Amino acid sequence: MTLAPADMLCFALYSTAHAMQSAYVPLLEPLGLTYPQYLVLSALAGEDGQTVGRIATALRLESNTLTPLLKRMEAAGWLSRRRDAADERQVRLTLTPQGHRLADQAAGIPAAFAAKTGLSLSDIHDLRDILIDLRSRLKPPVGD
Amino acid sequence: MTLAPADMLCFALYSTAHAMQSAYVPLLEPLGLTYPQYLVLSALAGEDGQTVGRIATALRLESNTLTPLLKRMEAAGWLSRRRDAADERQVRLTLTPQGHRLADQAAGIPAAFAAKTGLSLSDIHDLRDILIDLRSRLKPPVGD
DNA sequence: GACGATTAGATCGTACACGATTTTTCTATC
DNA sequence: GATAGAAAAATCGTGTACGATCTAATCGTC
Repeated sequence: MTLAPADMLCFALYSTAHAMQSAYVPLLEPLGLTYPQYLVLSALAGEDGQTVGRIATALRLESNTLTPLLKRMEAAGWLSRRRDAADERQVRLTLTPQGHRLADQAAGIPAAFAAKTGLSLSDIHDLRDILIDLRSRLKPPVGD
Repeated sequence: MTLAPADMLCFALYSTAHAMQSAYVPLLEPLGLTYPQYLVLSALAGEDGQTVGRIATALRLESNTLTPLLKRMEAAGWLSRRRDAADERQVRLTLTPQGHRLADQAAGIPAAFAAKTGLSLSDIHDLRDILIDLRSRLKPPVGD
């Protein structure tokens, strides 16, 4: 007998991830950011000047996803993409002043999202850690 | 201070959903299915002859996502798309014999996936229910 | 039974996501 | 210091996702 999507863990994960992105739209739209762009911005706010590859490892994305996304963020004036002088294969990403300001504005978003869930901080952390555990079972991190 | 993606619940959800889809590839590729196509197939295996709108509600997708996906599945010979005689606005989806055979082959996939996670059945159900709870907090189901 | 409002899908445009391949640069070893 | 192999991004093609809009069919009300 075929299991219905409604009963599948995978579908719960898939549909909840969509619901999460959808819940982020009203938080990100005023800033002009998409959800993956918000992740890149947050990663660079924590450590500026990272390479594309380092961001790719952190966000578990490929260069073929990031390159066009980063070009859009560069076109929006939030970051610069420059080849590393010491190793010209690498591209370093640096936030512009506007990018830093945007990151400051975005800093309150996780709290706003947490409020939307109606969950306690400890429930949020527990769920996060359960998901990270499942993720590591499915796809162990590469470099990093 | 900006929270790093690695510490965010939303990123745990986002990246674990990607890891899940990636873990499904070796299970689905031999059948020629993508992950959302697998969901449609499973939904129709449980109840054949559903409308596009009913599948959309069940999978929480929009018609603009489903229409091209369903056309690809029709082109692959797995289902037929026919206007309902009683209400020509609706399109009914019916599995072909090949579609039924494919669904039979796909019926073992959830168990194979569960094995990949290394989690117990009860852990899987618990996590599924936690995710469904979060999903309903973020985006209550519409029709259904 | 006409006609405005609603509903169901489809179409269009934009933005991910990723497999496969390509280009450029660097490194290792001779 | 030439060169094979490795590494980092970029490019290309396909398949989701979804907001906005469009079209065709049905429903509600008079």
